[in-house]
Amino acid sequence: MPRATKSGSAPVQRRAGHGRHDAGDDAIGLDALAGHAGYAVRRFQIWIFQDFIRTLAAVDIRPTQYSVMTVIGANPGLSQMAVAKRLGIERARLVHLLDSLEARDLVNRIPSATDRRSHALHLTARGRTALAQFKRLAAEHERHVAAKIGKANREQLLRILADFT
Amino acid sequence: MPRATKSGSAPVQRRAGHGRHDAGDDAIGLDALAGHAGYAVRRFQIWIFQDFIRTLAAVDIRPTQYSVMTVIGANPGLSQMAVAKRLGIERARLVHLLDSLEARDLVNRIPSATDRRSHALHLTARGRTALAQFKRLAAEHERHVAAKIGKANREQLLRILADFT
DNA sequence: TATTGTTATACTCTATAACTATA
DNA sequence: TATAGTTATAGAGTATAACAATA
Repeated sequence: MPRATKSGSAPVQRRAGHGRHDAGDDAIGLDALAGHAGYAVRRFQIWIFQDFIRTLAAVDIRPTQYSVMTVIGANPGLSQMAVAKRLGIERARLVHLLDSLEARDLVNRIPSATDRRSHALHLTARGRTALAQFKRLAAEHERHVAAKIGKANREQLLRILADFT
Repeated sequence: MPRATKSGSAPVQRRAGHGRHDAGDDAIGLDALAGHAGYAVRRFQIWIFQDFIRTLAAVDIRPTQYSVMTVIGANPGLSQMAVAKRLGIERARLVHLLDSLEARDLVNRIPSATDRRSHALHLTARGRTALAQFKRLAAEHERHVAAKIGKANREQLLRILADFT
């Protein structure tokens, strides 16, 4: 049978499947979408986050939680505002993120000595030990990225996007 | 030199501000985060989407809506499942996306002739005209991206991430 | 007056599960 | 029994606004 792929007009460019999507998807053209960096970047970002979440599933840490703990670990005593601004997180959202990290005894909110409105953020002893493990797992995830797009391409990507960090 | 990063010590590397973040942020080190492609990709993706939304604000079209209309326009008659799979959107979510596009008379759900469970998706006449305009605005957005990271870098990026489209 | 942390609301998006009508 | 579309729910993430305590 002719395999009318559902539409009247025949789809073109039947490439050999790479297994990226389900069989048959290769026949569906992206048109203008193929020329948009944002589309590729979005799909890539989703892949990266899914791999990160999978790789750190055993320790139940998501990308945002990891970024918050890493920045606090490297800059102990920061205020919530400072962390929120540095990472581009809404300060309202950071409240809940810190609530959950504090409930797990990974982070401490200590009253600031100089400004009674603000909290100085620190990792707990447990948080420091845990973060070391998270970093090892995150490095493993990063090797997955390199394996996926190639080592040189990954480094090229980091250079191109250095201004966004 | 020892340069203890990581903890206990004062943040270093006071670079001249680029205006990327608020003044002072440059003093806050990212530590391991700087080596993670996912972090840079995420920040970049957020920037891109914000610029896209801003550039197409006059026509009230968001990135996902644009991707759906573009794929339907290039492949008229596709089923909802086919569109969802191709773009990596949950089919449950696509229902609402199409509801809003149909309410704006941009897209039509036509009962499939061969399978009474499925709908054949088409742009309306109004949708085709509108999409042409959306594409012109999206091209303008794409020039913003090129201006932001450089023309050559944007093309390099598209090559590196071609497998994710 | 402005800022820090907080609470609250709304909307987008991801991830599921379950239901219906078909196949 | 499997699939297409739909409905519903839960959680992450984004974007706001407003409030209390403090500067």
